[in-house]
Amino acid sequence: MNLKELSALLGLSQTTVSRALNGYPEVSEATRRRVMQVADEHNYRPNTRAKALATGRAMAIGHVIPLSTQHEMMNPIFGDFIAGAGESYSQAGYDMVLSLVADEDQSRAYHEMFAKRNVDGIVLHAPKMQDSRITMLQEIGLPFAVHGRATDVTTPYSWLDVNNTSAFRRATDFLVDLGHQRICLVNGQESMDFAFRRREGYAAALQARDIAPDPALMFAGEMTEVYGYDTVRRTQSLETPPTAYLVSSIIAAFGVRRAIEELGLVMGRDVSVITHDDDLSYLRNGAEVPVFTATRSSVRDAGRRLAKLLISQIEAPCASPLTELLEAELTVGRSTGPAPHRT
Amino acid sequence: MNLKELSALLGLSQTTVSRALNGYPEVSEATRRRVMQVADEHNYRPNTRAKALATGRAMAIGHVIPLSTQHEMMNPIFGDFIAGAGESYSQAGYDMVLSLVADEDQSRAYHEMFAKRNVDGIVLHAPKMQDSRITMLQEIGLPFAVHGRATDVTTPYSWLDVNNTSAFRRATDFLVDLGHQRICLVNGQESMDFAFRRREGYAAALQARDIAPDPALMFAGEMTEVYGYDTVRRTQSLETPPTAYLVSSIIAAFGVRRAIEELGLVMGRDVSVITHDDDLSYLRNGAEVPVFTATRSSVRDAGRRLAKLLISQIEAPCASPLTELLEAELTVGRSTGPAPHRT
DNA sequence: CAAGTGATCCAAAGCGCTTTGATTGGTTTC
DNA sequence: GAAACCAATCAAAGCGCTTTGGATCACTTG
Repeated sequence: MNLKELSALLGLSQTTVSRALNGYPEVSEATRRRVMQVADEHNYRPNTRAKALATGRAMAIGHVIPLSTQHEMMNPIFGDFIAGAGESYSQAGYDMVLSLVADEDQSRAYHEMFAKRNVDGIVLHAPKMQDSRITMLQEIGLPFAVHGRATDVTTPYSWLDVNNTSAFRRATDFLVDLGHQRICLVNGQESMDFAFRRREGYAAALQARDIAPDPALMFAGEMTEVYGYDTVRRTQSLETPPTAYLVSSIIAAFGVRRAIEELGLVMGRDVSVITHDDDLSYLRNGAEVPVFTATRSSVRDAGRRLAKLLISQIEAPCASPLTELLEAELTVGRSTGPAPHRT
Repeated sequence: MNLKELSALLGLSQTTVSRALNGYPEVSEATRRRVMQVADEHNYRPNTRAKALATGRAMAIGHVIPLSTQHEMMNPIFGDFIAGAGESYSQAGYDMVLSLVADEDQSRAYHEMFAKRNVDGIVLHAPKMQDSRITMLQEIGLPFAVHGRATDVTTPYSWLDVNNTSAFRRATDFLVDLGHQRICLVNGQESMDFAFRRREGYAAALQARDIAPDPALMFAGEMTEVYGYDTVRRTQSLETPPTAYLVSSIIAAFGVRRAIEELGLVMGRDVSVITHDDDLSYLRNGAEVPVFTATRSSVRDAGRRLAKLLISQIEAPCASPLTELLEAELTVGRSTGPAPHRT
């Protein structure tokens, strides 16, 4: 069923039917109702491709996902983000098109998305501190919004980010207040902007308390379970092992817990742990009482919000870039307690 | 840059340029080369929407993902599948469009995808034993392929599946050969077809050895870490606890391991564990030597293959449905050993 | 009563591409 | 040398929609 057939069926012109369906005022209420009803009965939907061609709007938003590095796509965090964004998209009538490309093809992928004109905008994932993709997209002139920020990029652009610095600063403060002096940072890869900011927060808190940061207690790596596990095993065999861990992801935190338990220590008594918690629907931080004390910020919610932000930017293209900074909340669970007295 | 401008630039008609770019034979090699070069220089890409409208092919494949139940999207397994499919898509020049919808809107989502004609085919995820979506898609007439099968659907359709029955039968056999008599099945939700088949395989193996299946040792649920953990805690407090666990997902297996270690038992000596391993890039089963003995089958590879299968079906629509049954391999890790002697 | 005014509706152009059905000029064939 | 053929190119129609710029008709209005 297409417009032509539908309008023939109704004995009206395509113009009128199109207008009736799109809510233009030049159509009498009576015919509009009639059109609506018949369209509904025949399950008519305008052909997206034709509509897109005529209007110049694709009603779709692209996500380019690099395949090789970081297992980006498989990362449950990413999955939750996409789920959130998807909610906003379907609400607003947009489709989501995913393009999985090899790392080295990323730049080409953006150019192609623009040239092919099958999306109205793009979401940029996992920005690095200086991220060439941002200036590239600005040059191309395709609307985009970044999940996170790039510290070294000075030109304005739209983004949504968690206040990583303040979150990790507060978490560190919290641990120091409990008497911890040797706090181990189990961070994500610090070429990633978010990880850099987290270290900044951690370092700032220590410095404010006159605690010299110990390079032997600062780790950066891909946030897997094994990474968390290994880091604890390694650091607990130091001469003066840390009494607390500040972890960048709940996935690594699970590994941290496993190592702690395996060493016969009790989390929250012998060793304290704070983790950042993206509030993943698949990896909950306990049921009622959270297992981990955590800086929590739902990445799914971030997806929802960033999608809306991008859409509103697409629909009002003249506006200046939109930004949104979310604060993580510090929720206290059972993984933290006063620093044990060394005897 | 569009076709019109490009052909004006070249001093050729749109027809010739189009043909040159699409590899038709009616164009001299000399002009083809010239066209190709100039197109490349100006980074020309045909407008997808216009091309789709003209050819009737959207060059895109849809995935409808129910939002609420099962945390489908966030499930790392799903992520890996999508990543694999994405590889095949970009190779073949297809886009992937994801539509996240509330459960109850799923049927409408399929109808809409068809009516809007913005995809050439659909991948169906997580089929249940009798799955109304399959007959629905057949009625609609949109090409589709199923990741898995639906036991109760008798009409032919395209699918790709792992031989779940034989995998779990072999795993059970393996455990029985090691002397295990009380084997606990930690299965996925058995409304899901794959879980049903796995139980069939488990039951068949027991029956062949004259071991009566004990309902107290058969569990079905959503495959989370906590689910694995709880199941072990519960079953180990039985009068005669199981000596082996057969687990449906590596995520649950991590919980199984945690509970076993917490109980002071040693995996592979006191208790044996076999898990199904989807070979997730984000949750590896150990580095060199696998942690778990496992029935392994890469879900990412399944994604790759199913995508190709669907594409070839789209491009040769007259052909009868295509199917592919993958065998899981049984890889021996450190989580299995002879059943301990009860004293 | 001629002209102006809305309220409805419509014909046709246009979005950027593919594809059908010519139209060239040059070469072969008898 | 006319007929036939071939290779290379082109003009124009069409894909299904939106949108511009009328048309039509009933009703006011001075």
